[in-house]
Amino acid sequence: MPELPEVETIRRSLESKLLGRTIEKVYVFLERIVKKPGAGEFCRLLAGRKITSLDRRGKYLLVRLEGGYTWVVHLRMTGQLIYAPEKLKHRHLRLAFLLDNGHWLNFIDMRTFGSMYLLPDDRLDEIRGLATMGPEPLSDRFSVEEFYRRLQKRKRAVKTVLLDQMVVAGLGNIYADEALFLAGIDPRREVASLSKTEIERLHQAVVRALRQGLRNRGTTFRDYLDGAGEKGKNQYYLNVYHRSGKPCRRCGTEIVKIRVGGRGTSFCPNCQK
DNA sequence: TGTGTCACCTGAGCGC
DNA sequence: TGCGCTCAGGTGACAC
Repeated sequence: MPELPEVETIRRSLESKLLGRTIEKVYVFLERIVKKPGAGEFCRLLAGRKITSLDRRGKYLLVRLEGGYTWVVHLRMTGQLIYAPEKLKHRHLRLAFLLDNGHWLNFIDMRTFGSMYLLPDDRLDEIRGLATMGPEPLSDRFSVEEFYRRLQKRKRAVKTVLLDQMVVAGLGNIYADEALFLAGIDPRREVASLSKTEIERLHQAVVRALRQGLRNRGTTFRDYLDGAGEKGKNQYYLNVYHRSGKPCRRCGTEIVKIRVGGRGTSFCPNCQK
C-alpha cells in the first residue's frame, strides 16, 4: 500500500531516470485508469512532451511536463511504476510509456484502483483529493499548532482522522497505526478527548513514523516496489502493523487487531491508552 | 458540514 | 483438489 514514504521513494528512484526524457508513445491497456482527460486525449497530449521535474504531494506523484502540463499518478492500493529497458510482460500491466532513450515506464496495477490525470498546471485543483489536501507532514507547514487546529474540529476516532488526507497528507493504514503506537494513544480514542500534550506527542510520532519509513525505503508486504522494482525494508521495523498476535516490542503484551472506522487496526492494549 | 457506509477490484488464505 | 467465502484498503459517491 503506497503511502507517503513509498511514493517519495518511488519519486526519488525515478527522478534521475526520467528528468529530461521525452515521452515518445503511450499505450493504455485499461482505459478506466485514466480519469482526465479521456484515454485517447491522454495519449495524444502526453506523447512528445519532455519531463521537467518529478514532485510529490501526499500520495500523488506529479510529473511536470513542458508546455505547462502535469501528469498526475495515484497508485492507490497496488499500483507500481517500474522503469525498465523493456515493456514488461506482466498480466497486470495497465499502461506503458516509451521514452526517447528506448526505455519504458511500466504501470502495473493488480487491483486496478490506480488513477492518472493529465491537466494544465492551472487546472490541477480539478483533482479534488489534491485540491483539499492537508499539509505535508515532513514540511515546515506541518506545525503542532496547525495539527492541533485541524484536529480540534473533529469528533471521530483519532485513527480515522489520521487517515483523512484533509487533516494531514500521505498517511495510510500502516503509518497511522505506527504513529499511534509511538505516541502511546489508543486508536479508538475520540480526537476531542486528546489533551494538548497528547496531540503534541502524536504530531511528533507522525513525523517519526514517516521518516523511519522513508529511511527504510518504504514498507513491502506484497505489492509495493520502488521505481527500480526493489522492495522496501520498513516491514522489519514496524511495531504494530501486521503484527497482531505477536508480542509488543516494548512491553511483551500481545498486539491485537480490531476495526476502527472500517479499517483493520493493530495496537498494543498496554502501551496505548 | 460532518459522519458513516458502500463500491470499486483481484488475489491470498482459509474452511469444508 | 476445488469451490466459495472473507479479507486486504484509498478514495469518491452517496445518504443521513
